[in-house]
Amino acid sequence: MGVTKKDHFTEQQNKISAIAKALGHPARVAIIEYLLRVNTCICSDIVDELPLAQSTISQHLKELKNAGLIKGNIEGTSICYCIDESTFAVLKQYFANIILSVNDQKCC
Amino acid sequence: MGVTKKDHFTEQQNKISAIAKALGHPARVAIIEYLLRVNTCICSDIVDELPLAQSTISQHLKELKNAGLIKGNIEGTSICYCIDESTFAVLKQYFANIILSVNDQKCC
DNA sequence: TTTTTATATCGCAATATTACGATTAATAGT
DNA sequence: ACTATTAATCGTAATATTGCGATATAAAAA
Repeated sequence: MGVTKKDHFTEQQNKISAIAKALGHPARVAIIEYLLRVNTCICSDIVDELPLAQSTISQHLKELKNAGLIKGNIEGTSICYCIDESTFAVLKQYFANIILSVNDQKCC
Repeated sequence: MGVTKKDHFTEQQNKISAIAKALGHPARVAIIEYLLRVNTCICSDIVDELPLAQSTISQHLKELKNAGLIKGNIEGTSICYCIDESTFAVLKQYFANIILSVNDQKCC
């Protein structure tokens, strides 16, 4: 039915999957990597960087922002985007914990 | 158009986004967490654990397996699934690198 | 005030995802 | 051989995502 039964899962499961989903598209990963490379905050010369229309980039930015992966600050007529480190820290911690709790011996 | 322009992105960007996409659903995150909890390998008492039909769970397992997040071994009539640590290690490393390269000072 | 410039949003078409029941396939037990 | 049991696959309906062009909005520049 294409509709996810979110209410059956824990808040953390929904949160993690929402963040992961936002990274579940190569264009959005490319945007993140571009933001990392240019270091300082950017508006949308991302449009010049990626082979996608302005409206498409804008949508991707919206999803990244909703997931908390980037921040956006209005600066005159443009908007300055940058990485929101804290959300990436959540992910890093989550996967670090997974690796810690995996028991190699008890695998098939 | 709902079709992703994969050829415009790097192999790593496609790889990371594919793994993230597989984790972009709460049911699949729940499956991973269940596998972690029971430690030893499982077939599908996951069906008893989650409020989803057997065919739906099977699909989710397939996607997790395709992304390399879990491994499956045939054991008689059932299949034993377990976490594939190496792929989680890739993610952990990727996010650790992101955090290392973020420059807090140069943010908006 | 008019014109740029930068972004967001709307509406649409194509495709993908999610979920289920029904069916199939394959092994184990009787 | 027959019957469970386990899990994958098929068909399908409902919904979501992706992407674009066109339009809207809002601030800066002329």
